[in-house]
Amino acid sequence: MDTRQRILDEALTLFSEKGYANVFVADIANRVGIKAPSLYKHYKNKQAIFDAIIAEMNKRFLEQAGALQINGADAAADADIYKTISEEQLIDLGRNLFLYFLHDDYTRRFRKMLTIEQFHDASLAKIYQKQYVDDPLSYQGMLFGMLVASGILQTENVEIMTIHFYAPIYMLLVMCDREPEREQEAMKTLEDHIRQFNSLYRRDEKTIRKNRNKHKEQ
Amino acid sequence: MDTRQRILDEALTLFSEKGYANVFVADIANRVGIKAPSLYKHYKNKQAIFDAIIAEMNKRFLEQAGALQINGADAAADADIYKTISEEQLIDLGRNLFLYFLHDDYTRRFRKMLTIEQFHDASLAKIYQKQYVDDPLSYQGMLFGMLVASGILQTENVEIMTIHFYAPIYMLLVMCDREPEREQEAMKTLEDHIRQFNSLYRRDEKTIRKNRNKHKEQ
DNA sequence: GTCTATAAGAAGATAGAC
DNA sequence: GTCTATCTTCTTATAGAC
Repeated sequence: MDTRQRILDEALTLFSEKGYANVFVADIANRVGIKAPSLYKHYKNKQAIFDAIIAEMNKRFLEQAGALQINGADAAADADIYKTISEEQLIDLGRNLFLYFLHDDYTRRFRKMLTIEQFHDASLAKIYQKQYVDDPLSYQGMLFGMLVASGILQTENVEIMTIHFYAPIYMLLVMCDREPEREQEAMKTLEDHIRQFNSLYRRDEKTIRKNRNKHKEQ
Repeated sequence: MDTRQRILDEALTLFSEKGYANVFVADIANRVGIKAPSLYKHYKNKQAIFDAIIAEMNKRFLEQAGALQINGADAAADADIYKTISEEQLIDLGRNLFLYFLHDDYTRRFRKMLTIEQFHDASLAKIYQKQYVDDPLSYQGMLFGMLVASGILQTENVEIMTIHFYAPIYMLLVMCDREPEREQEAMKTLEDHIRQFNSLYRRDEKTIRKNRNKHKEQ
């Protein structure tokens, strides 16, 4: 990785742990293995480093959104995939979403940085909200819309159903950001949550409830 | 209010908006109406102001927890109150919880400050998690336990049911912290969420579903 | 308890050699 | 592109008069 990129990487790590104001240019330079003045050959000042991180993340998010939309556009194919989704597949869906957000290094550091800096300016709050709340709800909502349309799930309000699926995942995620030692507990709760979600929203409730115990054999 | 207390109050306001490191002792003094050096007659240094805020909040939380426990101890009386809880009363319950957390000035500023400072040290993360996640879940869980016991609500897992009730409220709360202009949208979503929660967990689902539309006449 | 003056030190940023 | 030396500014905190 070139120096310019390494500066962003080390800065993001530090910003996500201590916040912008508590990170000194010398700290960043130190981790990169250069002296502070050298860093100014790569970026005009400290703020420019922060801005570059935001810019790079916006770029990554756009790529990601693009990828999601390609899936979403081919609704017929997606509907086929999810037409027979089982409880275990639903759990996998939630677990993958959770673990990706929690363990993807860039996503995790970026979310923590935004958590700390979100009140510093409204544009940062908007980025946080879009990336970790609005967009996941929108994507999951599209998915659940298909599941309702194909008769797997049943609800009068897909939007609320999606919140019932995602809000617990979000709450467990930010819990693990602040208390990483509770990740195992979170995984257990996550699984229980999705089983109960499935039981509440499956079309044929009686059958599902009867099946639930025999599904779980771990 | 005496100067010592006013310093804490203005400091909390500033810390909750800009974070500890971006607030200067002179800013706090300025808002109190004194000069920075005078402030050192009241507190040893800047950190002591922060610590005093945490200490005062811990005191308030203990009082609050005490009050809750008094209610919780008299389970018979509480059970009577909630034995006939209607959908509208459940909505009130959620709305009150939400609005108290969102609008109570001290609670709101303190939560925002902890949001910003939570990664700075593990004890702050623990306070946040206890106050805004674990304790509400524990209190609501106790309540829902009674509702299940008295046959109003139905579930195999009260803990998950409680998360299904509270996690959306939490998610909407932190959304309003960062985007206050979305409060009305949040209130609408909150109400829809609780109606659907009620419909999912009420014992006699068929009756509830039929009643749901006529309840709503606004 | 409040002030003015000021010390002490930290941190961002630049100059200029290599 | 990296370094050392240095400037400048900002911020905490103290000294000592009133």
